[in-house]
Amino acid sequence: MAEETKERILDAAERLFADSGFSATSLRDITGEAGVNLASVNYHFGSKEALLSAILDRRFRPINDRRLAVLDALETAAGEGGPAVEEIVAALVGPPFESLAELEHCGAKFLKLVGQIHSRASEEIRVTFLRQFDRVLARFTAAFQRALPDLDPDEVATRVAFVVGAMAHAMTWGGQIPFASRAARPAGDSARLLESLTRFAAAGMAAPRRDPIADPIPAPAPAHVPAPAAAAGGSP
Amino acid sequence: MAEETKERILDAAERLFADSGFSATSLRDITGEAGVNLASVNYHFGSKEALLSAILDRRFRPINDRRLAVLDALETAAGEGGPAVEEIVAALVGPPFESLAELEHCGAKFLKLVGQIHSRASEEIRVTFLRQFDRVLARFTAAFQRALPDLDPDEVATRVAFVVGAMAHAMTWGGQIPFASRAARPAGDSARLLESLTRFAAAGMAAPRRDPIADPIPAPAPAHVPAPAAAAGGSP
DNA sequence: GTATGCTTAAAACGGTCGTTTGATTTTCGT
DNA sequence: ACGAAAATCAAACGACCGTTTTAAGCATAC
Repeated sequence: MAEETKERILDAAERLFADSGFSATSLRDITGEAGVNLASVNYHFGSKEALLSAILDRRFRPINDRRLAVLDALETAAGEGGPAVEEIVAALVGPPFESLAELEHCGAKFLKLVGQIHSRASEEIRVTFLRQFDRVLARFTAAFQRALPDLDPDEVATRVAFVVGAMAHAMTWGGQIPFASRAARPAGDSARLLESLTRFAAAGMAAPRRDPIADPIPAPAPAHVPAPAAAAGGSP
Repeated sequence: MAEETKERILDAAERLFADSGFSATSLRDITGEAGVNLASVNYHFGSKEALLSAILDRRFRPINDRRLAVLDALETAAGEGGPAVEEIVAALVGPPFESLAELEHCGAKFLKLVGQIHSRASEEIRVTFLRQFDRVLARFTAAFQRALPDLDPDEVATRVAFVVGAMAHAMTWGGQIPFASRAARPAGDSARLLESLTRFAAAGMAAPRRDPIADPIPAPAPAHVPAPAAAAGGSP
């Protein structure tokens, strides 16, 4: 009965954290949904934060292992020049989608949770769970750098961050912006979304670099418009 | 004294929500930081959720107004074919960065908050604050569709979602993945980041479309590798 | 059978939460 | 200068939080 209780807690917490957020989900919500006693969480995991770490660990480790394995295979197969940009992109963004397809509905909620962790993150959690992603990203950044020798390292790192952002957004919302009015995404399964993302990210990574002579500093506003007001704002 | 208190609350709440998240920030944190009485929040805004709505409204409205104004100007200036892809991208991702530069440190925290709202969002909040972004995105999707007539509408909408994701991620983290070990981003101001994002997003939007004949369904795994385990996983 | 270690159960702990109350002060048109 | 309206204040409300404690089940080893 020991392992079953732990997994029931993990599954319920994963779903509830994804739907309502970490802080907004109480241990009583979790244990109620899982059908276990309230004290079980602190008994098996130690604390609420440790439970979140366990959730992230369970899902991330195989994903990142597979990413690195695929990249290793690509580099072994490719010759001197290393793999192509699109291949590297596929190795980075593919594994999460493959795993999503395998787990079907079970792991789908986890993607939303990850999207959340991406933005907010109590320092402690972030350090704990990003440590293993660190080495993944370092390897992939190096691979991109070799495939795109014209780009300076800062630009490569920045573009990799864009890819990660697009991927996180795609996995959180299924590739569709959550309109207020619209319902679920109209068409396209997981495989279709993955291919669109790969194509988009590969083209973005391979975009021509800025010419530092002819194009010294970008003009901030493309067209001169009255500019109704001044304020800082975010994405939607 | 009335307006000053309201703005002190808005500023403090914006900063704290961005740093710690909505649920994890208490009204006592906010009023303490703002130097106002605890009851002021409920007096001026009605509730904690209404306070969040007020924060989002204050920042988003001018941004979205400017986006639409710039796009209108572009379409008026361009001839029959409409503006180029990169121009549309600049109109979409530029205004938030411009406003960020104007407000300097004041509005910077807001970007983090937006990144959070992007992923988690208590249904009610999302509906309230995404409604005005709806019309912005519809206009931009149409503009992209005209500039990229070869792509079918679903693909355009999906790519726009990628751009939004990359933009949200860039504004949240300043274009740098939050490594566990590394500190702030090494180089590049806001203008540099905006140009990188514009270039990346324009190339991604303009990526060649999938050939439905020669490339019917993408092969999920680019290289055959043992596949260590199966699990669903997110972005980092 | 009893002792032992692991797991679950029920209840309570101190604290903090968002919100409300009612009195008090400040502001401002007249 | 005065009275109504707006704003601020300290204090308290009930509810819920994460965590701890204490006791009860329940296998297995002696």
